[in-house]
Amino acid sequence: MKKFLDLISEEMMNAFEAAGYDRNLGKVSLSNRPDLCEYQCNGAMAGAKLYKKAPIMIAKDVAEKCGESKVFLTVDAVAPGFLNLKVREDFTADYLNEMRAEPKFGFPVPEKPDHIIVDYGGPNVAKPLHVGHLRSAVIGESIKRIARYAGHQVLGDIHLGDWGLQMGLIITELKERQPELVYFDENYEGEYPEDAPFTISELEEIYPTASAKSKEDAAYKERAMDATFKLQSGVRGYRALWDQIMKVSVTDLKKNYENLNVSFDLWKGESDVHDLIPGMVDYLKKEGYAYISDGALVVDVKEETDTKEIPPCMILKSDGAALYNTTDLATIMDRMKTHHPNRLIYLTDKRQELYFEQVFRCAKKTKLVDEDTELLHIGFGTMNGKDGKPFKTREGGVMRLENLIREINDEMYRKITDNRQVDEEEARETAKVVALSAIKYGDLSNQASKDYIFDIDKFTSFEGDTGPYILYTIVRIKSILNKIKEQGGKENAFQEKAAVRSAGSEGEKALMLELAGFQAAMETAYKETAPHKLCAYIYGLANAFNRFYHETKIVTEENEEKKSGWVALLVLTRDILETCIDVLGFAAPERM
RNA sequence: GUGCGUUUAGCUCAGCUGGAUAGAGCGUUUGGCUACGGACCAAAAGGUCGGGGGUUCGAAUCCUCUAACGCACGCCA
Repeated sequence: MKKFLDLISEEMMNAFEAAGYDRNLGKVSLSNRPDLCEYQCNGAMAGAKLYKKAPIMIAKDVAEKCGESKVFLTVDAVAPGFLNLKVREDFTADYLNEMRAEPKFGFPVPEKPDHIIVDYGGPNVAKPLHVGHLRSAVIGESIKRIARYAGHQVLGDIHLGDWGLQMGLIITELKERQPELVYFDENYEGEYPEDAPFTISELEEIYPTASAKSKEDAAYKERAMDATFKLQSGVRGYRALWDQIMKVSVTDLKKNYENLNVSFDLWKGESDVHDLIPGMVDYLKKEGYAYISDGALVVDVKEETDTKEIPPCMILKSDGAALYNTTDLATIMDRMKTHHPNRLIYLTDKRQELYFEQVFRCAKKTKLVDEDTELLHIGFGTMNGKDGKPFKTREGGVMRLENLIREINDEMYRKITDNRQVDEEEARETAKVVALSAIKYGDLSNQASKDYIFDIDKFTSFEGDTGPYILYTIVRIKSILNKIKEQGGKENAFQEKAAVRSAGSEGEKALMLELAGFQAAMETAYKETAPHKLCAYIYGLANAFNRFYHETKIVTEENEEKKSGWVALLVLTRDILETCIDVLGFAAPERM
């Protein structure tokens, strides 16, 4: 299905052509003077120079050609040369009915779907998730879902940090505490136990302890590095113990991400490409891309157009060890081989921008990816507290994600149960759902690249531009529809035959035009990887609905035809809102 | 030092890639409750778009200079 705005533009372009002007001038945009018109076309002013003619004259010529339009109700040429447009109400109603009949409301299926991998999340094994992991998960999940909705093939990869010194530290500390474990017995040849010798909470405590010890005790650090080496060289007991650490940690991570309504298709990590690194390094050397500089193996990634010095991309440290670049490049190589994506999207803190620029250039230059593979880094800003400084606990420490979520759940529970009687269990469940909308909408409604202030009071508010307000609107629609359903009898019958009718009020018309803009909003969100634009769209839609709701008594309407038309409109509004919040990564309850 | 980013109403943010009177929310003020859910709606006040210069019929948007803040600049990730 074509976009609503495109249909209108086409009509206007035809008018330009009919009046003897370039049809490309006929592009229509949303009005920025809603008091005057719904849509506008500024082509007459752009054409003034071209035709050496006063813009108002051109506008008048064009307006004349719109006389008997199936699209426009009015076309006014006004000084200095604007074309102010109002759309016929039956045209809009027909469009909405078509949307209702089509899958995905008529959102077109791409001719050649992109094959995308989104790399987000990026937690470290055996370390708890903290607030710093929130944005990557929330934005990444949404970008993945938007792309999927737009008809593309998308895989989400968590890209675990599961291979470095941290693992050696944990193993060392475990050995310190439980030297008798069979994992440390070099002569042991039997099966290793099925159950892990630690719980997730122990694991989370072990890492910081070990990390602190290694900073003070050189011998301890030595042992940790040795353990890392043994693990990476495949010592059996160490590998088995690593498997246990992974198992316990990943189980816990899955649970935590599930609470965020975030899921990954691939649980790959740094360890997965360990064996690929030597081959890749050989390749880079053999092809002459990599050379030794200051003892380290690097690939130059400078380009002539650079306005600043871009340092080379480092492949191996001077001690021969791999580093982040190495695993990232190997991962790219691996992904190309296994999944053949034409688009790779990375979500990390924006401070890594230069780093990714280097890696991407290196991957292209060394032909680890095809020329037409798009490598995209989306760098997001910091989540700050109300004081404008990075978000911390009251004590000034790093806040665990779990605690943050619990805090917001509790706050939401308090609001829901305030001054009313509700079933405890249901209220808890509802609080969770609404709290998630608060967190996610609060994040996603801001531009990803900017820092933003995480203001619990603001986000959990049911008023204004918030997640709960959107949910409230949806729940309200559901409530009305249920009520009509309960009325039963013949009224249910006409629901099925219901069709959106021409608008009977300004508010209804505004709602209908908002609905007609769905496709454009979703498309923009995909093309610009900009979830915040989808947020802006549903906020506008929710506002339009609430205005309409307020001026229209639906349930008690006697005219059945009118009522059925409204039911159709309500169903469409609900479905579009729910579709949008679903791609944003949250959901609405039945009641709240 | 070099490069990148940010600067819009008291606060938090939009601004459809050059158009009309720069928009929302919160907060403030005012009006609307026998709830199709008032967790809402309607309205008012509030801005020389960091500053200077330029391009243009027309600039928050493009160019240039400048200020403040933030970030990044080979063996961390």
